Amino acid sequence: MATTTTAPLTESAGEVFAQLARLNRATRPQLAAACALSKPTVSSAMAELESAGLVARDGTAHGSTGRSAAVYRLAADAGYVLAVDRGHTQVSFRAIALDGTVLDEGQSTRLDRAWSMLAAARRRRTADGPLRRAVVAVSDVVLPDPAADPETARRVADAVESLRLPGQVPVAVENNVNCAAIAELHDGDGSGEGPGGRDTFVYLQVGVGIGAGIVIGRRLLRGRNGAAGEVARLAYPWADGREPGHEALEARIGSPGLMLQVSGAWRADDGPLPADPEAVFALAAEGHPRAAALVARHAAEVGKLAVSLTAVLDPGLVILGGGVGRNPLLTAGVAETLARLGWPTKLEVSRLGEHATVLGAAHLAREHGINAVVTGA
Amino acid sequence: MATTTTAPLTESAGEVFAQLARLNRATRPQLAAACALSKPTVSSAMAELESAGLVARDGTAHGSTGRSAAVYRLAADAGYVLAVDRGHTQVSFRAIALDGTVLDEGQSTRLDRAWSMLAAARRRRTADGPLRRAVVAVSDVVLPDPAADPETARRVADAVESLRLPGQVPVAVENNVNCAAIAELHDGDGSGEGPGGRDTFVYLQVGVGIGAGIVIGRRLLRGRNGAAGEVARLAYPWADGREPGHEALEARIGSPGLMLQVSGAWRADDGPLPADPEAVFALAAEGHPRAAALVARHAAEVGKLAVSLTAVLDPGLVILGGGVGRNPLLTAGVAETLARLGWPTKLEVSRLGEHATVLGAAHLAREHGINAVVTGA
DNA sequence: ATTCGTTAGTTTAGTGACTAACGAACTTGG
DNA sequence: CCAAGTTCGTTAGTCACTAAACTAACGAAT
Repeated sequence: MATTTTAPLTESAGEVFAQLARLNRATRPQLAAACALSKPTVSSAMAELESAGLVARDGTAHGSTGRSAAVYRLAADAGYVLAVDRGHTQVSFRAIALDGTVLDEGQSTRLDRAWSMLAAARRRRTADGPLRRAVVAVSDVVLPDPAADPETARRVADAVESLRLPGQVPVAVENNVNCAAIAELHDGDGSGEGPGGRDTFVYLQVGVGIGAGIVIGRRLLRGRNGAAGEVARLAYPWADGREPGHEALEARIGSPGLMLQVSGAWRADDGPLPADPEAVFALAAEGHPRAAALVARHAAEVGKLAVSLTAVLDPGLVILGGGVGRNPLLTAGVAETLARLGWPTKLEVSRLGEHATVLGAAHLAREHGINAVVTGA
Repeated sequence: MATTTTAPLTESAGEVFAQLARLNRATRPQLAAACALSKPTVSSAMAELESAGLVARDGTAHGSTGRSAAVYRLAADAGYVLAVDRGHTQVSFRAIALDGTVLDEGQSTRLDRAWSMLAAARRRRTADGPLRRAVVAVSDVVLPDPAADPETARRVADAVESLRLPGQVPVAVENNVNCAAIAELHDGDGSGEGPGGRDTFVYLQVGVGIGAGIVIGRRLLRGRNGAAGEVARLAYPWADGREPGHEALEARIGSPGLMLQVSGAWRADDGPLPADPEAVFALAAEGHPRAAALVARHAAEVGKLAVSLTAVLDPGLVILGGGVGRNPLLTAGVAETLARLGWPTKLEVSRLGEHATVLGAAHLAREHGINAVVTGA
């Protein structure tokens, strides 16, 4: 049986547990290799973990030759974590076990309905052990140390309140773009690749707002005020005789800014004014000249944003996300501007879609949860 | 006697050696605390290091009470390293022991003279043990892996060639702004302060060219192409209907750009046209209205650059350096723009002056040298 | 069916580092 | 000058981990 609070594990046992959680299913030799531990150490770690009820046998692995190895996985009741993406238009959530198995998920555009779905999901989790941690993704800037700032502290308290979690389950609040970047790090296209493959990159989200998640050496950069990647504050416009506005770049590149450009440039013989970015992109795809020109111009603007990011960070990889940013019609134009003005940089489009944020939040929650088990908290 | 190549030290001995090099002089209890090792472990490490001829007794420390402790320092012949700042207008160099003691330094605007001074300095270093490493600071972008790029490889080969170093002394090439940032990290104003004091910051150099050195968590960010902080490529000008130029920002903010603005705005009754930025700043300090206005405008431009950096990185601290950037008349204007448009960020002015680059290169060389001893390479 | 090569997991002996405890050396106060 | 208190450095014992050797189990070839 997995307990809520246990004596802390020995260091090697904790490492083995964390690796087993990441690998989902693994044999002892695999764990030994993954943790850089010897066979005897893994052996004693497994004994410790099994007696603590944290791991369990899960069949046998037969290789092409040699003795067959025992396969282990986390115990079914080792606990689970909760991730919530509290977006502007909808709330989605995900409950996963510490090994990443999806236990429940849901989403709703109605806030109260989302909360009751969440409560129902929590009630269903009786055989999965204790709820270890929860992470809530929000669209605001989150300070690294919530206690230092009353504003953030209030937001955390709100989140805990609305989740109606029992007792002392720790809740962390994280920026939604940062969460999406974490998701790209772990679940993205080439996340399984070798060194340098996806260790360092910028996830650039272009939707209603704009924002970037910066990952350097597999670590998320948060910044002193939690505002790293808040590119809305890049100096814009920036030219002789112009004064930059406060978050003027977001007003230009976010989807309201795009629609402002569209309505300003639209002429009578262009047909009915498109209502949203999707409509503009649809027209451009059909070959509508005005729409195509507007899309190309917008792509160049997004490209300049990517150029500015590479000028500062030179990450080698930029991943485009968000409702507008993910549109394939934008990609070529962004890539062209980036190649012309920036440093050699790969450009990719996120394939995680709208789920990226909740996926990343789930990843963070899982790492917190694993850490809680390992440290015995 | 310190040998050029030795068997690698044990991990704890290596740690103790590195700490002793950093502390210059230290007692065993100090080393135990600094390395988070126990007294017996430090004891055996010292025995190992003393028998290897890497450290030596250096007197006794008498406290206010209790037994007096033996003081140790690095052996005089533990080796030394070389740092060279190969600037556009002058070359300066510095030879330091692994504990940071300055053994020799010099500079010259004449290239051949600098090289002969360097050779003479090398000949003087007979009692200081082997030359362990050399670092050359250059103004170009340096790729992380020089071997991958023929251009950088050639530059490294050039540097080695011109230094006329014996045999197999490894030479590293590093960007000069990055070196200056490293110097700010270690030798700057508040480098001794507590956590967060100076762990993460941006060193912004404004001189003939512009560039930034980015330090995150006491580590220098180099970037995929070695171009992190090469802010010359920020999108500029950036406004509707304007096309950004290639490194146009450097042409605007670098000292030639400033002088272009000055000569463009200067009127007949403003007196003789100032010849260089120093002259402009001198006039502004005397209350010359045109010069003061031009300085204020330039400060605002530098401020926008700082704003863009904080919008991406939110480092919490920006340090101004370079011939133009260090000028005190600029500071208030930069701070005002930063406060108005950016995230809460401390602004400081570098106090290391023109020495910053060679200081930082020396620091890098020293760390390479210490590492070489520890790993036995 | 037996043997061989390979892989799993355990036993054993040894290393490196820690804690605890102790003697040595030093300062200060009577 | 001696006792008390404090700090240094060593000795002794313990703990966690490793490497190497060994036993166990399995597939394939003879």
